[in-house]
Amino acid sequence: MSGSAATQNGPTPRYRRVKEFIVKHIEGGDWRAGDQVPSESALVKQLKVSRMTVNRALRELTHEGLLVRVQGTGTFVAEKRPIFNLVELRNIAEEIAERGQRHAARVELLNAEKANQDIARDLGLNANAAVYHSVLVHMADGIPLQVEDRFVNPVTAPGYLDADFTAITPNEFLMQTAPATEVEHIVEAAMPDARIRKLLKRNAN
Amino acid sequence: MSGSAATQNGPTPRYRRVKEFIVKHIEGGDWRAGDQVPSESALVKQLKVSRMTVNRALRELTHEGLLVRVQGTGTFVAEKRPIFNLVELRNIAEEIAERGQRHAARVELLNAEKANQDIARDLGLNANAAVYHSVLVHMADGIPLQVEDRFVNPVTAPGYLDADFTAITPNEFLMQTAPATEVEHIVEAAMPDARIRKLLKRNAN
DNA sequence: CGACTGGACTTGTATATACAATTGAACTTA
DNA sequence: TAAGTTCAATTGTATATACAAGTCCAGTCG
Repeated sequence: MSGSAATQNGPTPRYRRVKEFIVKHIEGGDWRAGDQVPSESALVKQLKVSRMTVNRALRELTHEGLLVRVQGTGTFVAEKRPIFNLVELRNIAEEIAERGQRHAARVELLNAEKANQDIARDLGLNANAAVYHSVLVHMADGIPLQVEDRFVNPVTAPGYLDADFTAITPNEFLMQTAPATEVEHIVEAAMPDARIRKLLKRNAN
Repeated sequence: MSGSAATQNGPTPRYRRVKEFIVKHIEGGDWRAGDQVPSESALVKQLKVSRMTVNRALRELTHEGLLVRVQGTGTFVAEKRPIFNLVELRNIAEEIAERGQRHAARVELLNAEKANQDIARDLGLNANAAVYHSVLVHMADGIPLQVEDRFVNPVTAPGYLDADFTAITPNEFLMQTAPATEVEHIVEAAMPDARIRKLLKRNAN
């Protein structure tokens, strides 16, 4: 994504040049992992292109795992190092299927956030690094059973936010996406928390 | 990418609903591999969204490997089946490095095309299926050595057109991208062809 | 002091519009 | 017939504009 034109013809499209501009600054060490990169409007002024063009460039780089974006906050350079920390946990869908019940999941939350200190430490990231956060409610025959609160290192699973967790569990998704390198995460299967009780109740209708 | 909303909040974005619309028709069997899907303008009329929204949906689905687009012609459902046909071929970059020379490559062509009958047969695709086509000139210490003319099955390497083949050889790229399933291709290392002579000469300055 | 409230800034989505580039078919012409 | 030309259809890119949604901070008010 850095070198010369990709299609031999005319000039490189502007959104590609924006991408190359970003990549160059990252690979050159100007912008390091966790750093905030210039906002869309700043890049518009600097590179003299429209915001939509900048937006496309940043969106694609995010999809490719080089950047992480948080709405309302900014765009950040993703943490680079691959992580090899495998935490095995039981597959809730499988467990429910074994009991002869029908498994379903409801996505309560799925977005990018800034990690708090604990999460960042657990994932081996810088403080304030952006992470993907999902909250699912797993159900057996329509009865809410378990809340899964999960934080994922964006680098190892760029497509996480686009996944359809009603059709595939995060576990399966991560296994498919990052077969070799694995991702750390945190799961609460708890009960007492008021917030969790509310989530479970919301599905009991 | 099919089911309910991905981010728990508001209504699903329109470009996502367009994607779901397409995916549903493909998975439902209405549109089969190789079929042409409705044009952007047709989808605009049918789904009552702007062309830019349709364009984004189709572009993303193409990047995900479900569709293949050819400018001036149309959008087609990608061939689904994974192919397990491994053709081992020597790594030109490695070979040059072994001789103590510096390897470089020049991208002469990199785009999507309709396969002719021979290519389609070799790749196990329907006639007129879209394929990715690249032409590289490999050089040792600046001296053009070999022309590599390669056709790749788009399904197994969705990101092929975005790759930077000045930095990584197609071989390495395909090994990284499709580690298990492998892709067939065709390589000419020939000489006599007038077109190839021209390519080699162009780099001799 | 604590809580709330605006407002500025940022990203996310959507539209209308425009032009470029490519393809393929129909047509024309030598 | 064969070659060249025109033309419509399609995708590719780019812009200006607008509003929604989320975050953060400073200021205000109780």
